[in-house]
Amino acid sequence: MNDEAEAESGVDAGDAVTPPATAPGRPRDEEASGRIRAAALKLVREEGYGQVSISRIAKEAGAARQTLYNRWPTKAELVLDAFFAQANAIAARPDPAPDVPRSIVLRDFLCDIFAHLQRDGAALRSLIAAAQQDEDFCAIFRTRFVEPRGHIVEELLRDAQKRGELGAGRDTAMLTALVHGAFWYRLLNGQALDDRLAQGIVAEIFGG
Amino acid sequence: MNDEAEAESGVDAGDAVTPPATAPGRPRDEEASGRIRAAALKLVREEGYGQVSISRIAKEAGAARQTLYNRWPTKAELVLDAFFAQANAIAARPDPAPDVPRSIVLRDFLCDIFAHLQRDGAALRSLIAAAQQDEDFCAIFRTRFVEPRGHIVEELLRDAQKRGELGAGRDTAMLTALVHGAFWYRLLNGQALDDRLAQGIVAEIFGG
Amino acid sequence: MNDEAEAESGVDAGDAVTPPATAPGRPRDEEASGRIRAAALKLVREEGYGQVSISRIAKEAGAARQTLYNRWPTKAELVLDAFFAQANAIAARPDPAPDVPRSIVLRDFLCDIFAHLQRDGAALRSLIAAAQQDEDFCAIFRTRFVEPRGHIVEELLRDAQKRGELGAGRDTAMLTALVHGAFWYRLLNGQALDDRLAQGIVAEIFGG
Amino acid sequence: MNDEAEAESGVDAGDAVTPPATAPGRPRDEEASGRIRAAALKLVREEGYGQVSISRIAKEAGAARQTLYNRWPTKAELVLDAFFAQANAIAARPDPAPDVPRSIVLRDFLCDIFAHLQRDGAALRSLIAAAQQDEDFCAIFRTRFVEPRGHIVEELLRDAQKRGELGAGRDTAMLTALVHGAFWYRLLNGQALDDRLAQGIVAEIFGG
DNA sequence: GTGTAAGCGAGACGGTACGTCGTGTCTTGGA
DNA sequence: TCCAAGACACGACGTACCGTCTCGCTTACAC
Repeated sequence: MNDEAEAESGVDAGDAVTPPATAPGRPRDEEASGRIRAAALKLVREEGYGQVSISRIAKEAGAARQTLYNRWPTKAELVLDAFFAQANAIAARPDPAPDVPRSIVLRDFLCDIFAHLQRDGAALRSLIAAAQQDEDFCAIFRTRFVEPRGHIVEELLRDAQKRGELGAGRDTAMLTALVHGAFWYRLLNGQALDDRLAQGIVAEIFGG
Repeated sequence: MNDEAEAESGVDAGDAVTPPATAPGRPRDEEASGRIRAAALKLVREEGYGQVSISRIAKEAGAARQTLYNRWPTKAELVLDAFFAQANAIAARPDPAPDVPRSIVLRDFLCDIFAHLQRDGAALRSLIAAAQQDEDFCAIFRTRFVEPRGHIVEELLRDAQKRGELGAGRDTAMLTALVHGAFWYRLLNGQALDDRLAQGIVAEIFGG
Repeated sequence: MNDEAEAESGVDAGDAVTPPATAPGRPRDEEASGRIRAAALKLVREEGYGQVSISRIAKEAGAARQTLYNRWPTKAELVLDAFFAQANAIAARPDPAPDVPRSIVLRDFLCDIFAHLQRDGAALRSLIAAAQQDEDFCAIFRTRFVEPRGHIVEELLRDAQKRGELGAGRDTAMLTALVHGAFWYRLLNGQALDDRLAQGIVAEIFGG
Repeated sequence: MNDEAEAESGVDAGDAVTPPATAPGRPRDEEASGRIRAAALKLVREEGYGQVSISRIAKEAGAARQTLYNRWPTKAELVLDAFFAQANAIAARPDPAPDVPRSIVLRDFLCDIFAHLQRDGAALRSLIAAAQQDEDFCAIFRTRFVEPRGHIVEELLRDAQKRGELGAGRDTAMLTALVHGAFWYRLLNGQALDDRLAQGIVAEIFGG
């Protein structure tokens, strides 16, 4: 998606034996990437995706406009990257304790997400929007955001089925769409994402 | 939302005594409004909201750019107006036969929407996207599209509760979010909207 | 130049015997012409020709824009007409007393013009400008304004030659251009038109 | 008057110690400035100031519209700049030979101007017209065109006085207005500007 | 050291769209 | 037939972004 990200995920990462294959020329100022991401996130949070231009992000970050273009092909990808850089912590959750009912685990998962979205709801909305307008972006967004989160929920529901907490006949893919759908629907329509909602969704899914 | 619409609804609204209050000056060319709406719809369908400019709509409709500004304050309002002028037919559904289970009515409602979205799915996606990037657009979109459809489903679910087809304890607002959410989630993620999905949603809601 | 003006100069004017050949339909509101002329003059005086639009004159006069177009083909012609309607008094001067030196007559003539231009300088400037941009307007302006005033001065200078107050060899046409030229030059460059200037011009012409 | 001109003159001005202070960022394409000026000049000559729009100049020059706005704040400034860039050659005349009577020098100066106006008379007319309709334009026009030429003539007349070729009591400022006035008056009234006129003006001023 | 190669800040460039304004023409209802 | 009102087609205006480019300067490694 962006050069830097590719480099990070590249084979060289972490392998101290292979020489870093240092590129010639002046290396990138990685600090600048951070400043830019932070600026992007800040402006999107404060004013919304549509009100923010690349120029303004560059100015806010004290970077040249071209620097942004060098690193991210699109405002959308920049914001996406900025968003993930601090949001990925959510996905990396520890395995739940075995004695906790899966409904509670799901509820906590949703509460956690909703708590983060108090702050980053606007950014996520803008990312969903951007995904509708660019095929490539959509693919990345789905791969890196939608599907991982979908899998977490679906896995959780399957686990619940195994444990007998959820009827075996239930279509977990469908349930996943219902869970995430309810959350997206309310997010995209500017409605509150609170613990009551999390509780309600879980109740509908599990309570039946 | 636009002057013309208000005028129209103003004349018809209740008070038959008030004379038609024909505005002074040359009347608007209503045919042009139709042409403009059609052009807007066509272009949004073909290329998406973001790719369409007011100039292009005007040119496509054979009207002056200013004429569009005279009638709609924003591209957003124009496109939504155009979109709803032909989409509201869906909402205006006859009351269902009393002997049909509400689950079937809901299923048919969803199937109907899905069928329409075979054609307008891309346009709706771009509208939802636009709503995330523009506060005003979002408000209009919600008032004229999201909420009416939400009310239809919620009413239907309440009706089902009255008829005993749905547990009285269920939170109809929550269920509405689940129903529409699942549909939005799949639409926005490029997944199929077919009768099987409609059936599945209904089964989860009603069947448990 | 304008319909009304043509009508005025037509054969019927003043001839009470010929029936007025009343046109069918509603007669023109001649009062409106006055209001419009006054509004045009007022706005041009206050804000300058360029800052005034036809719409504003119409609004100021409480008339419809079309009414202005009906009567004058151009903003320039309207202002020209408004200007002449109150400026032609200058040209209609009594024959000077025979015992007054022609240099004094010329000086008084210039002082008189300059005095009027304290108020209408801006309008005249705009008329001269308009004449540069429209061939037809230029012709009218020359016929109705430039040449009459030129003839007055030239006649005056010839008279002075006859009376021996001015050398017989002097080129009166050239002198006329010098006199009016000096005055135009200062007007068009925003310099003062005062009695000192009038005195100076006369001194140069007559004093040698 | 325009940024570029100021920068140019700034560098050369006196202080050779100051480094050239190369501006950061991509330098302006000076060739483009030339193309734009040439296009402006061409269009104004062919169609007059009022008929030319910034868009057309940009298109004719093969430049973006914004580029013009970047360099000149106004169509007026652009056109005047273009006009003067080639007209100032006239003003930059060598000092006349000491043995030539100043009347001859003035005559030649006028003949020279008149010769140039064979080509640019229409353009100058439209510029004078524009100056009457726009305060700012007028100021620039006066500073960069009217006054320099006025000074040339006035200096010449003062010189003539020193040399005893012109009466010491004559008001040179007034004479300057007469000279230029006659020339403007005939230009603006579509009359010929030929050598005979130049001769006549000089004769009136000097010959008396 | 001294190339050489790239990143960086700055900002100009060709474009495109925006929303506003003015023009001259037209089309209503009412006088 | 005119008038007041205002819609209409047209086109210029000045602004804002976009994505690309071109400067001079600054870093690094490699010779």
